[in-house]
Amino acid sequence: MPELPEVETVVRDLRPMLCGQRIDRIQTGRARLRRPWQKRWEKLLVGRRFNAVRRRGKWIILDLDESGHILVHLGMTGQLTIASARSPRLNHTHVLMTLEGGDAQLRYRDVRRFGSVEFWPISQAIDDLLAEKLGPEPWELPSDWHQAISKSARCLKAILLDQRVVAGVGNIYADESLFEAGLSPEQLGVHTRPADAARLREAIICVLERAIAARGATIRDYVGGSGLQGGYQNEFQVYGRTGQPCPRCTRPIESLRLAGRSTHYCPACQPVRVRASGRK
DNA sequence: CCGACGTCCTGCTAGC
DNA sequence: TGCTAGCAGGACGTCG
Repeated sequence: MPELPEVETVVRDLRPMLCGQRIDRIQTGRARLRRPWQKRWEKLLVGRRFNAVRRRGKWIILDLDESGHILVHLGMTGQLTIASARSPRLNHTHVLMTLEGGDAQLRYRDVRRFGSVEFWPISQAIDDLLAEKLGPEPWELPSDWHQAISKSARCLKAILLDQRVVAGVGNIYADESLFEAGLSPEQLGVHTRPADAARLREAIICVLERAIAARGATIRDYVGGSGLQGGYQNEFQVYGRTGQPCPRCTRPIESLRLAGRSTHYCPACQPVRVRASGRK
């Protein structure tokens, strides 16, 4: 559920609170995260300082002084927050790092445990690792982005969910972007016209920027780095609006299952458009 | 090589 | 009113 706008909000919230801070103590729960926390990491991390907080796709990178990083993925229900050490520890809190002075803690909470917190000791390697599994950020999509789409036999919905094609888009923003572009989620990549691909690229950027401005969307669990909920769920055009009127044409929003995910769209505003050279 | 699909996990809710 | 089946989905492994 946390996608690029939510992760970006967490990063922006944490950056001023975390940079320069030292890790004084680490406590962990027993529950196993997607990538299990290693006990031996703790003595390597205590005493280190945070140098920078950044994002790549849906991944949060906490750069440490000297070398190494803490890599965080929020999965579906992950929360990475700075909280007072005196505030109650909520259930499903798996990692707590007490910061210099003992007043504040960096906390990782994750009900469904689809996410992870891991230590990556070698500098630089983290960027190579992420470059291996992630495509460009939406703003860096290449001018030949139509090439990437048109060589795929998959539908646009599945293509947008593929992190190697574009990093950071998930189920919500895939649906919202396709609506913004007026393209059917069922449209096959191979049939997509260059002009439609270009419009989709603009739509993704536009939707993500609006969502970041609203501090992301809170469906259930998502909160920013200071514990605040997002506001973009109030601006959804199609996601989760099955049966409700399309904001553009008032016809009911429909839903179906694509690429194993619930997909929301307006059949009238998002027709399948086929390239002139080939018939449906 | 590519794409489809199953798996992990818990909490909420629709339906009986 | 109480129970349970089904659903939510990001990343990754497996299979055809």
